[in-house]
Amino acid sequence: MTVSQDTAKASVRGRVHETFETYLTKLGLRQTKQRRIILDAVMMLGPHVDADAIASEAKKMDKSIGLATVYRTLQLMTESGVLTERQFGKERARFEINYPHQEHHDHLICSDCGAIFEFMDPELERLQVQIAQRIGFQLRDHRMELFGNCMNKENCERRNN
Amino acid sequence: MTVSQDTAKASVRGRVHETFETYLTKLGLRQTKQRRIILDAVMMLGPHVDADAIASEAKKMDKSIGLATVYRTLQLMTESGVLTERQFGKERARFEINYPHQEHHDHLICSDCGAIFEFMDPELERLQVQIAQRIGFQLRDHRMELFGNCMNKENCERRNN
DNA sequence: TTCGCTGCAAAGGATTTGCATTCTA
DNA sequence: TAGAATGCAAATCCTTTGCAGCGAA
Repeated sequence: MTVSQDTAKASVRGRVHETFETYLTKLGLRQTKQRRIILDAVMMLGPHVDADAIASEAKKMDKSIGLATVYRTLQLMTESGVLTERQFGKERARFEINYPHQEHHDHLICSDCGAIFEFMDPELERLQVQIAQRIGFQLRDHRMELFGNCMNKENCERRNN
Repeated sequence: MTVSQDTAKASVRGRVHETFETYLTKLGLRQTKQRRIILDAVMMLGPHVDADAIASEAKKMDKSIGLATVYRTLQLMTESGVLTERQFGKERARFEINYPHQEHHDHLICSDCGAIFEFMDPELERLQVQIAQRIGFQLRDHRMELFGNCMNKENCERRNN
């Protein structure tokens, strides 16, 4: 990765922090070391991580951070819009950052290795609006999950053991 | 409802029982009063009911039926294919009968009143296969949920209090 | 008569909450 | 300095499991 790519990434992350901090200020809430660390942890880990993994990552920066704080903070960040909480079946909740200008997307989940792929399909977006209209529904949000087997055998085997 | 409609319904229900009993026999498992009652309870209640509601309904026929038996039985029925288990967000699991010849369907959920509507869209079915192929995924199953507000204000208000 | 099935109570896992203490604004 | 935020432990909620007795085949 080049220096300019690093810089770009850092500035995007900065913008996520800003968004969250603006939200906190607007509500008279406080910025804390824990909140900054937890947000960094989520960005570090990438999409579809659960509270436990985030807590472990956060503890690397500050061992004293508790799981309850992580849960409370993730909820707050979800309310602020910087995070999206996802529920895949009965699994524990997973979280992902809403980076600025990022489009809505859905997921494919491999039944073998648990790998999660993201996809975005404009026709699908259009179709769901159409379906909602047909039924007399004012659409707010949607979720689509495809389950199957990814073709990446190597990847599947690596993850399975 | 006419007599012939009643009769038709009763015979469809009988077929669901048969399917389940065949499954039990094949695995060397036993037919019990509790299992018959629980299956009747689910059919009585209609789609999208949770274990608690099913247990209450079952207790009307036999007060001694325990929640653990209901959970164990619902799991068995799901494995047999006569039931489908659904997970809407973080809610408790819901169950619905797979009546013979019934097609796959998806759901719209009203954010105001919690009402759940079913829909089936052939174009959607086609589209998801196409998306899976594009990504190199062998599709096994899918789930789509639309969230929004139903236009049935009266219904919403009735349910909300 | 054999096991599978049951009800009960206890255990489980993920998430939330109460509370005394700490820290931000 | 007020009151929001934290860490810890205890509490919740839904679901599963262990076990001794019961019942279907």
